[in-house]
Amino acid sequence: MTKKISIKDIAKELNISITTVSFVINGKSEEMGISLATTNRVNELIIEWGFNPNSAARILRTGKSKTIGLIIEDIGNYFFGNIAKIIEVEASKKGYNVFFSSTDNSDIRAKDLIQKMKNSSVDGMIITPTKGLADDIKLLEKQNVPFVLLDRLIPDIDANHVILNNYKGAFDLTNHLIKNGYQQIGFISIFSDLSQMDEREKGFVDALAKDGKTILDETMLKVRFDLSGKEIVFAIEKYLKKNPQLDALFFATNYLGVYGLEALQNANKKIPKDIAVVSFDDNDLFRLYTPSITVAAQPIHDIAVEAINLLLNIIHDGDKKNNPEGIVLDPELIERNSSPKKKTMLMVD
Amino acid sequence: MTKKISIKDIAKELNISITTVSFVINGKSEEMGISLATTNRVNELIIEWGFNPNSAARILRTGKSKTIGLIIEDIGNYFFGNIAKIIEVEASKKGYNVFFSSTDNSDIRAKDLIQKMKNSSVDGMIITPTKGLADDIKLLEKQNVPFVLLDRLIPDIDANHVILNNYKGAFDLTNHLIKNGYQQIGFISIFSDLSQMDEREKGFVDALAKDGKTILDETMLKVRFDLSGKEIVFAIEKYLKKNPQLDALFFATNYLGVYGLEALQNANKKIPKDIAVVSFDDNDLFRLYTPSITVAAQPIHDIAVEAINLLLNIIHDGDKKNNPEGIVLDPELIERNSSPKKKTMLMVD
DNA sequence: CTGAAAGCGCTTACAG
DNA sequence: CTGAAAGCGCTTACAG
Repeated sequence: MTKKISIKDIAKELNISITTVSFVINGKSEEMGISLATTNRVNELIIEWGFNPNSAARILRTGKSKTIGLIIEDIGNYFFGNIAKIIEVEASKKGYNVFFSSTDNSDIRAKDLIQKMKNSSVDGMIITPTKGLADDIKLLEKQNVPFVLLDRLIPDIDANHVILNNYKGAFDLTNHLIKNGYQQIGFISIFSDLSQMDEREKGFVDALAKDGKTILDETMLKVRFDLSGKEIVFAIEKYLKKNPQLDALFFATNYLGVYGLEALQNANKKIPKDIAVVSFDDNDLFRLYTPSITVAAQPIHDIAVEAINLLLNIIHDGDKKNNPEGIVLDPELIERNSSPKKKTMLMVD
Repeated sequence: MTKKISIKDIAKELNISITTVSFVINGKSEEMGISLATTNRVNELIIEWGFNPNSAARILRTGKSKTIGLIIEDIGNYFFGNIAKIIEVEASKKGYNVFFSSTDNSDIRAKDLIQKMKNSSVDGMIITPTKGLADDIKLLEKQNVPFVLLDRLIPDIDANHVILNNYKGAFDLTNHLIKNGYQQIGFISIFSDLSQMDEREKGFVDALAKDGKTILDETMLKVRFDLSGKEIVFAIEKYLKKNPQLDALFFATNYLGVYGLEALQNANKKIPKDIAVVSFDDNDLFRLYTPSITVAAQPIHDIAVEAINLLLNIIHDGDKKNNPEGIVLDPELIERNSSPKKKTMLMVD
């Protein structure tokens, strides 16, 4: 990069002090009583020279970067990609930049990213925490760094957060299946200690319990998080073979649902004739698949907007930090063709 | 944020100079002949205190940020989300952070982002240019800012770039349809001056021409970029009604294909019985749809890796800037069930 | 109405 | 083997 222009150059050219230039740049001319003539001359030269203040210097001096850090699980994933997008748009409306990074659910990467964000003097962070992040989150609180937890919680830590009512989503989805006459519902989830997966399982179990049903261990499949797509498909196929009695399937996440459809195709099971299907999270595939898939859709837009607004509030109002606020949003049950009222049996409605 | 630790604090605590501390931090102890004893004492205290150098100060001093800027069209989109993800991973392997931002194909936003990135002292940028970005790109060249253009070119500008061979992708896809006996192929694209859309159209037209075919204006649908999903679906439905003679459809982008499937469902056209379908870009829906959709898939991983490696080369080797390199990657034709050999007519193969 | 100067936290010649 | 000091480009009390 060729020699950059600094406010010193502007000041010299115009024969004024850098103080004056700085005031004009920061829109404080009036407040500081800089003459209109001077203000205009400075502004004109800035445009002519294409000057832009060096942000490293600004950050070093003020400690504020007008940047927020967004630490999510995976920027390549539909849910998080859209969250990131909306947060970016909302933040930029308020004059903030966003610094993204993906953890891939690795504690090490998450810790590293939090550290990097702190060093980069972000004004605050939105974080989807990984499991072992409790200490780092506590440190953030101790250090008075504004932050909000997104999508999931850390057990025993009371922090600002925006999450989905995962319990309700799973409960509603399960209840919908029961009401439509399904009796043998398989639950397919990932092996994880993430709070939201627990909640989904609880919602599922409670909805069954409400009708005096319990789930058998065999009909509960949990796949390891780190399996490849092919391995997941294979695991589900095996599970289907072992449980021919199932008349409905509950997929606890978006991508499990996608792999599940592949497994069902391979197993030559027709939806909903042979087996009904519901899934957490919506996507294009579920909407356009034949048959379309019943889902509990996350209000992505609201989640993102609530998170960025909450963070900005915390940044601007120090008090908020001491009095954490939890925002819990309800998913939307979208009934589609993969789980119609069961016709093959008598029903008491 | 409570008072931060600086190298001054470390130096004071250990009764040494900040120079020494700085050398240790930057791994120059040996080179600078700092005693092992001192080095160890510094390193221990750094860990004990959890010290991390302030990056704003570092950037201000060195002009290097170890950060690269990634300016893409839309982080929420499948293609770009995955590109971003891979670039992030590759960059972090080399010790670089990535600063993302989406342009939404707006010139104004793109210009603004380039400016912001420059102010943030990124060491280089990867950019998917919008249409009116020629001047800004030229300025980047003049200012010696390392950058590479991704996914599309700017007419008349010779710059480092990594793009897809859009021509070949469209040609192959069209040729595949012709070889399988389709005669009346509709082309559905967006109204755009983006170079890659031109290339796709050329590939399509040339593949037809090779067989002495030409495309009629009526069978070429271009939708406006800023239409909503519903409007696009509606436009395609109208087009289908107006062109009942079509026996195949070529969708020039991923999302047009997705909306196209919705339109075909609404129009009650069965694939491939009533009409065959091929699309540019792959995704989950195309892979799992019934029938699965034939596509020209972009080698997302390779595109991302080539782009970041090229940029890093340019950053480390100033010469590269003066001798722009263009990397053109071939898409992969994935033949699936939406475009089988046409059975209803005699064919000379 | 405007300016001189300190200082944010680093890195790096220069000196010994 | 180590230190004192300049300087990166800003912002902001302080002074007039």
